[in-house]
Amino acid sequence: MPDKPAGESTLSSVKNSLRILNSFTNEEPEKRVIDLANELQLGKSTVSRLLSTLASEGFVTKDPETQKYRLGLRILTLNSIVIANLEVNKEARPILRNLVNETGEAAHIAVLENQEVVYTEQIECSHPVRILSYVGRRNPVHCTSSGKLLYAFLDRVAIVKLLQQELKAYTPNTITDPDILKKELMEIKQAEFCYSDCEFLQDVVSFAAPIRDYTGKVIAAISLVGPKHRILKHQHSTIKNKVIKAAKEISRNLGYMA
Amino acid sequence: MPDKPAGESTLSSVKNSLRILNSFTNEEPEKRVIDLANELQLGKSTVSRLLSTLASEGFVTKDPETQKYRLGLRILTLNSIVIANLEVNKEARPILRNLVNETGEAAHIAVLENQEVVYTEQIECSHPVRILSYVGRRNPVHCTSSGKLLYAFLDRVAIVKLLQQELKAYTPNTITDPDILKKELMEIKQAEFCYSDCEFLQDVVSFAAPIRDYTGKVIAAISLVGPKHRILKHQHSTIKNKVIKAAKEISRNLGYMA
DNA sequence: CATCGCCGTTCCTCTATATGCAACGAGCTT
DNA sequence: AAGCTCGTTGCATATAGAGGAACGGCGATG
Repeated sequence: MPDKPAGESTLSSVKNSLRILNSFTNEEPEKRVIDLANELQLGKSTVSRLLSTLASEGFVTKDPETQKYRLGLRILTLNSIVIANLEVNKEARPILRNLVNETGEAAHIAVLENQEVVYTEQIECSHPVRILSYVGRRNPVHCTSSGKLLYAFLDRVAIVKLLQQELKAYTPNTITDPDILKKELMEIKQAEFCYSDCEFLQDVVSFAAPIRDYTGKVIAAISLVGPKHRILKHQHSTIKNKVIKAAKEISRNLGYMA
Repeated sequence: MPDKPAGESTLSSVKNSLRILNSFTNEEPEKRVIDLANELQLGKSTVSRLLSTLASEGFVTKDPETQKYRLGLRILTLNSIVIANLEVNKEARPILRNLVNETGEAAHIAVLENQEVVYTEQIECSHPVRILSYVGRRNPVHCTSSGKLLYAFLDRVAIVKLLQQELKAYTPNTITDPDILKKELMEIKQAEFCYSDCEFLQDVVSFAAPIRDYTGKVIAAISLVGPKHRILKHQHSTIKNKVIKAAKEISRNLGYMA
């Protein structure tokens, strides 16, 4: 199968097993061998063997009745290790909680991975009306406050790479013009703050500020999210200040002296 | 490397990559290439390549400074899928919460995987003194209330297999005699209830009852855990009843008609 | 400041191994 | 009951992964 010139040298069977794991989603948490074979363009037997290897280590489980495979409990165990060792989160949690109490809206910690934003911590708000999210969720970068903010602090190369990609429109407000986005990224870096006005989800606004480690490097973002109709214009500056304050506090706890 | 007769046919490179993932623990969340090579008896170069493949899919991350590898954020994403699709947990959470409120002690949902108990849900108690646990934790079966309970409902073959293993003593109270354990398992099945008296952790007692799906099959256990000095003898029967009641309620929500 | 030693990565060769095909078998459907 | 779909297993072949060696980067040490 000498198809892909392979961006990096990579072990194909391992890669394929990971692709299988990655292919499960909330929408399709269960799959059959043949589904995976089609989806990933692999032979039935190959997928079958990959799955049984994955199953032998608990990464997937086979439903004994439906024969379908789903992600296994091993993931829970690995997750607890990841969570326990995310330094930022430990420091952030109480401050995040406080921010949520003060503002009444949900807050997150987010980091970049590849070209996506991953939320590593979430404190929900108490309103019955909530924006659905969860730890581990991945969102695009060009239309979320945390995404834009984190990208703003990356080097020129990374930004150019982002701008070359297609900027998919999720709402009428999504910024799809590379030049406009570039300009905004520069402003964000300057302001150390980002506001997103329904650019990803309809009627949802968000605010983000950078979290720095002791070297001053931006390692994560704190973001606050809520429905637009609940967060009125005149509250914006208060919220902005609170978010920035929280971000600074977390940074300070991580050893950043500014 | 034709060492292991290989219980089941298995893809070695995939298996090794999973062994790498599994080797990370809370105690050792970061490892170097050479550590892994020694630990898993593989060549440096092999481990290096496995790791970079794992990294390319986000399953591990390399700390750019220390060169050490740790589990990656992809795990968080997979975890959210696992969690969202654990039927039992959805039904159990509110009931668990209620149980914790009534008793003041922590409660868990547990299932079996291989020869271990895995906790899939946890509600902590509000006491400052807590038994440390977390979702994803794996405990031995022969000395925990949920482990013994779940094993009690397995078939003869599985029980025999368990009894053949060495029953490691974690405390003076741990049951290490296969015959005694066998007898107790039968009693547990009869009583649909299990009590564990400091058999795994010193000064920690726990209570467990079975959760059944609509077919009547025992698919999980509910367990309540607390420090022995706080849970007095005269409270035992009340707690037992509450735990059993909670388990029945969850089972009912899963469609089990007793 | 230079040398040494450690560790991660890359290169190369060889063989073990993962793949695809085909056949088998189990479970549903009609 | 027969026919279908789908998952697993066996087998032969080509390939891709393992291991050894060498390189290169980094930090320690004298």
